[in-house]
Amino acid sequence: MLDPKLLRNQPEQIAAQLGRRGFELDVEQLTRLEAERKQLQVQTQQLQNERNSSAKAVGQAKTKGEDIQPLLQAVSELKLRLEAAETRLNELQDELNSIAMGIPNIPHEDVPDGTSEDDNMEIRCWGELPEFDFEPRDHVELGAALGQMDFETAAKITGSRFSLLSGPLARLHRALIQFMLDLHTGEHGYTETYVPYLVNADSLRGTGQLPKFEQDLFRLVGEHEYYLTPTAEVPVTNILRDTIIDADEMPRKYVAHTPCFRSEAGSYGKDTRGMIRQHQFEKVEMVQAVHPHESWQVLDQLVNHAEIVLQKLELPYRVVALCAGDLGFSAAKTYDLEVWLPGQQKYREISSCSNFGDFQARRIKARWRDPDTGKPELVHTLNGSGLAVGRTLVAIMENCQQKNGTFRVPEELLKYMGGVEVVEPG
RNA sequence: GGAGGGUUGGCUGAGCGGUUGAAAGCACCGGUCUUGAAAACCGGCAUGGGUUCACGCCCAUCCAGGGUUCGAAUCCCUGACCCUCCGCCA
Repeated sequence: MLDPKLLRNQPEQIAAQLGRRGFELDVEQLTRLEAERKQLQVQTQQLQNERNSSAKAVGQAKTKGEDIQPLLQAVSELKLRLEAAETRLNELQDELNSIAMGIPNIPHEDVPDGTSEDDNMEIRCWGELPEFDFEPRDHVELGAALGQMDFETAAKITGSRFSLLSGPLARLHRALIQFMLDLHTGEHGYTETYVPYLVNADSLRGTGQLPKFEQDLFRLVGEHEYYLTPTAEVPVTNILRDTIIDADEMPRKYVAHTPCFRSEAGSYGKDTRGMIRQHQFEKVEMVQAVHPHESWQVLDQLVNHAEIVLQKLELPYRVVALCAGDLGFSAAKTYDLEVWLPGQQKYREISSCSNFGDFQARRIKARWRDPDTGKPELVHTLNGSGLAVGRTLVAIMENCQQKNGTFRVPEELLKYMGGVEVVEPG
């Protein structure tokens, strides 16, 4: 959520900034509702004041043993007026609140202009693209030839956009998770966390998936209003909901491995082949809550932490800055890491690292106590994938493939693979 | 699934329907004392909103939402969550 004061005081400037990401803010409606709210709030508070003081007067008269009947008569009509004012004020505030909850974050001034992913800006590249003296295959072909990746059976068990791995390939998938968690906890200072995979609506509102993006989520039928988590960002960031962090416990750095579930409604024709876009995938996610003045610097660190995973796996990638039109709802700025996939001859997103500023913190009331002022102040939150596990597996298969259809296991993963150096048909 | 108990400020924890935003303690901040520190003593210390140049004043908030009442932390209803015991269960 944006700062309501800012929204009130300079709606035109905000509208202009939101326009960069293609969001149209109805300034006229906002200022009209806001003016009405203000007037009504003052009126309601006056009536409340009258009610409070007359109730006190009744109390005092009663203790003195005076007759309270005349006083009671005087307030009888006040009550009705107050009720009407309160009801209308509540409606108005609900309306304003739901508008505010639907407004995305303001893009940071550094964010490049643009309307779609085509306008994203390449920041840097790392690694050499592999050269093959044969026609490289994609992970679907490779996986099928190995007999360790099976989409038909997954479709039988569940449906489309699920996958079944077996043998060394399944182990490699697990190895990647271990490797990433060990790296981020051991070398980057994150605290490993295990979190619920089902989340409630409050948590989803807190990070910004609700109210606007319900269609992207799997919702459970039953007694509780629970959703399958679409990313560890949701449960992990909400650890801090309604909390005040002591200054000496800042920053908070969490890393979690979770499955992620996405309905992918609206992406029907997209990436139908292979493991790239699944309803269920694993991700290792880094989440930080930091001092407001540090978040831009921390974003660079976060990107670096994700990059190190790719570097250690020797996978070529590039870093792009998302343009304003491609930013997620809650993000002020986002860098994507895109890994090279020889099977597609393309860079594909494998990590997304964002600074949310105080946007999520305001929604979840995540604050820290500033030792200088002694006052609670909103933190800034950030998160980044470190990395998407399924896509990393795909990238390794495709980049490390050999002419005979096998592929080499990257050096860094050997200790997790129980002696398997080359994945070959079992 | 059955039966009870609970939810109050950063934390612990009082609270009779009436001037209680809320006792007390802890923590924290400032001061006195001290070579310094501790202890002791004194003072301060919730959040959000409205209004004001400012001092301040006003409103809301004691899990959430309804209700009763001139007046609700306190009474009633519904819900969420937590705890204890029994049953079931990885």
